[in-house]
Amino acid sequence: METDALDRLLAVTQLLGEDMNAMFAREGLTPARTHLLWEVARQGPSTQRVLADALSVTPRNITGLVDGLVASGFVSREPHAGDRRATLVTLTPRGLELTTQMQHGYIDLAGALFGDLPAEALRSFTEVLGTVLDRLRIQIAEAGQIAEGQAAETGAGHG
Amino acid sequence: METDALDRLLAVTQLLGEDMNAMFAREGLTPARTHLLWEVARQGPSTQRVLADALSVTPRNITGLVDGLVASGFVSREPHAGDRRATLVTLTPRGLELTTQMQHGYIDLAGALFGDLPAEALRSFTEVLGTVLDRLRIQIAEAGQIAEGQAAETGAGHG
DNA sequence: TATTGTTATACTCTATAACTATA
DNA sequence: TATAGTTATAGAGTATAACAATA
Repeated sequence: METDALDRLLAVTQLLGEDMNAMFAREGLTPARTHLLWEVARQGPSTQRVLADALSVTPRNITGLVDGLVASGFVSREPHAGDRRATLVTLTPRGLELTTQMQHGYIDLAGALFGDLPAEALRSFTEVLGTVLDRLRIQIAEAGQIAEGQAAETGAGHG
Repeated sequence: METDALDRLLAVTQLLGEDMNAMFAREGLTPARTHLLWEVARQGPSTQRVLADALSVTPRNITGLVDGLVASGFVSREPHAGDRRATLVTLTPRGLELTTQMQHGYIDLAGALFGDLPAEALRSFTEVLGTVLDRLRIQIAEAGQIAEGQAAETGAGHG
């Protein structure tokens, strides 16, 4: 019975992760570039260093993603007033238009998914999901420690 | 309020999709190879053609993934009795051991996440999640159609 | 000396196209 | 002629390491 809920959660995961990206994947937009674009839309003009930290990715990676977004006209590299090493990745009008569309789509989706659910169902859903999220974090942290322990134990034992 | 639930769902998505993979990412296992290994564990010895369909990926891709799993000793290519063109991707003892561990981990995780939740909370969670999943499928299908329509309309309009 | 962003290089995952061996 | 799997090639996304310009 427990695995039924987890199976469904995994299925939602699949759909959100893959098909939502496919939804916007046109005109040179890829998942990673969309992610970066979304971050710039949320935070405003940002240095590549800041974006690297935000996306948990190396600065070298940001160079490539920004190159792609510049080529397709969604962002531009602007000089950083006060630090001539840095560049500010900035939305172009076209980038602003697209991210605005995406925000509307996001809100519409949330409304369509949850808008007409019974208030009580929505509340318990949100509540339980929060609990699940917390537990999941603990589980993953523990599993990571176990995995590290096993790797240390068996590291030289079965080549 | 609706977006709060969606935000949490997205966060769970992140954790399940990325960190669960990281949990097993050692000894040459990558997400895609783990996915293939999991499929072989579920379905038994399978031809690469069948695996390509199961993973929604090209046969060429399966070649590379199986190469990796053979190199790290989790599967072997066995001849197909009755079709000398085909090979049967088969778990080695080591592959069987790992996938068994993974299954236990999966069940343990489900138990740890949902096992001691109040029965009513678990029931409503499962129920609402099922509804959400169905709606999400409809939403994505519609959004895809809208996106196609927009692409057709604006295709030659704003280069 | 430290930091920002780049070039150089490599690996994984994915795709299409052309090809070989079998069916 | 069709199918199973391969080689050849290409592109996205990721990483480390070495380097230039600037702080």
